[in-house]
Amino acid sequence: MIGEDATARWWSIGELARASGVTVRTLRHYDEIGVLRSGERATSGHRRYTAADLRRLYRVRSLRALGMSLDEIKEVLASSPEDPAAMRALLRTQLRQLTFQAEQTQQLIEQIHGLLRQLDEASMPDPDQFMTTLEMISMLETYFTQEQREELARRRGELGAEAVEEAKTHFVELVEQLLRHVQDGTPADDPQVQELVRRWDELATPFHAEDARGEQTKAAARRMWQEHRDQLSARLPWPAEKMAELLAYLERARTTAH
Amino acid sequence: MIGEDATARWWSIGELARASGVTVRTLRHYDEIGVLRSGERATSGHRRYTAADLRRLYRVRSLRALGMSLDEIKEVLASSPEDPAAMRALLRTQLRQLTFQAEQTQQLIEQIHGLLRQLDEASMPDPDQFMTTLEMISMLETYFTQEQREELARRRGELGAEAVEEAKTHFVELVEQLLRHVQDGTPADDPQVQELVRRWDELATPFHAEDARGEQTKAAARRMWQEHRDQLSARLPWPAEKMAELLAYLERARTTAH
DNA sequence: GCTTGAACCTCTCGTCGCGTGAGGTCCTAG
DNA sequence: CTAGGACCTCACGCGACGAGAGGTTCAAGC
Repeated sequence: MIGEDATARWWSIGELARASGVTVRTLRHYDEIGVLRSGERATSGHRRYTAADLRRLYRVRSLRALGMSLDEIKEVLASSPEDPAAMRALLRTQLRQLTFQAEQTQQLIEQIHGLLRQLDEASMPDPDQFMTTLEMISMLETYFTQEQREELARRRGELGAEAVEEAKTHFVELVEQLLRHVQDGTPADDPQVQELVRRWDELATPFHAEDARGEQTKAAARRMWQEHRDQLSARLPWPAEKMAELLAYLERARTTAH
Repeated sequence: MIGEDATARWWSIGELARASGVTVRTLRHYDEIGVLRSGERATSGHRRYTAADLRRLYRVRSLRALGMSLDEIKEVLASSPEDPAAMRALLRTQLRQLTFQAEQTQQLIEQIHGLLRQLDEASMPDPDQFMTTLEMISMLETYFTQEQREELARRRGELGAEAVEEAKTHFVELVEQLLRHVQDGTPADDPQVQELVRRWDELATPFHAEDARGEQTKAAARRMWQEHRDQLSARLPWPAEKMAELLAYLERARTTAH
């Protein structure tokens, strides 16, 4: 027999689980963290759930199904019994997060489509080149955030094509000089190298607003990379490994600057 | 000084971290699980990373950025140096997952939009009614999977409107009789109740293909709920709490059937 | 050679929402 | 009275690290 009579004025944890489609473990977890406390216990220590608990459980599950955390749910269900303002705020927050997530996912989908195209193209006999593409993705992501990419794309438009072309030319010159120094083993704190680094960092300055938040050299490197993103994507004239070494060399040159 | 000379034939863990934009902790984690082993150690025990390690790290980060697990990455990078087939397979799998995820997210977004509309409508002075909607969402999700919802929507079209209307009428009658029993405290194993439950379970049978995979009563209950989904969404003539009790009562009636 | 502070090492616990036992108690039908 | 099913409380596990404790090593200045 169940409850006090056949109509059940209360539910045991197993009954509630079956009736609501969650597991017993889940209910115990909710009890533990306070999302759904079982009102009272039987003398034996067994949990007893009331009709009010059942309704609360349904609410919890609905909000979870909408992707909210148990902490958020606990809070909104704790706020003055049924506060529409708090609920609205939570829903809006969740909507923003989901929208953002949807955009991110969409970008990933497109990126993977691109990679699959590249893999399927007959013009790609060299698997190493595909790996190089993979490495480039990470390099670019390391040096720019999403917003930076977008803002820089705008600024680029404002400045006009000539300035960009000029910067590109300088960039290629710089990289080749620096690569020579790397190959020759020039110490990173060599004045000539330092000068090259300074020019590297300055090169893209007009392409970016001044944020003056320290870290300027790092930011400058990001800008530099950004400006030549297309070139990079279209495969660099230098192998990825060389560029990687160059990046490390640059990093070192900046930190050893007197 | 760093490495063996200024050009660095190898990187320390901190240098690699700065050059690649990951944390030191992450590199140690990759070492631990074997995604990126540091080739050798200095006599002091400090890790030494080579240019090959750096390239591998870029690949790992790129694949992670595409949402793959470290286990998957480990495997695809372990497969014969650069196997395009394995990579293609992984990319396709990932693409499927992301596509699925994007669909789910989109549905959630629409649901939240619906809820916000309901909250904003002036015709909703009663916050409790909103909570009832929340409870209904969970009830429906408990009893139907996505595919079930879709298949049943199709079958419903095939059978025609009259059959559906007749089922609805029966459904309402059944619910009211059962609610009376609940209120009167009739034991769940009472023959009359059992008969009502049998009719409940049978009512929607023609609306669904026979899957004959045991659990038929549960499946039948799902069907029943589905057929009246619209009514439910448009608010039931009975309070949610009553329906919840009724569900538990039904569950009990089925398990106590001789 | 000594000191100092930064960088490195290992080990361990915390995150989030539960799943999955282990080992013991309680309830109910026969 | 006994069996077995339902309940109880720990406590570890997952994935990809973050954070900190507590100890060793490195590189530079004296």
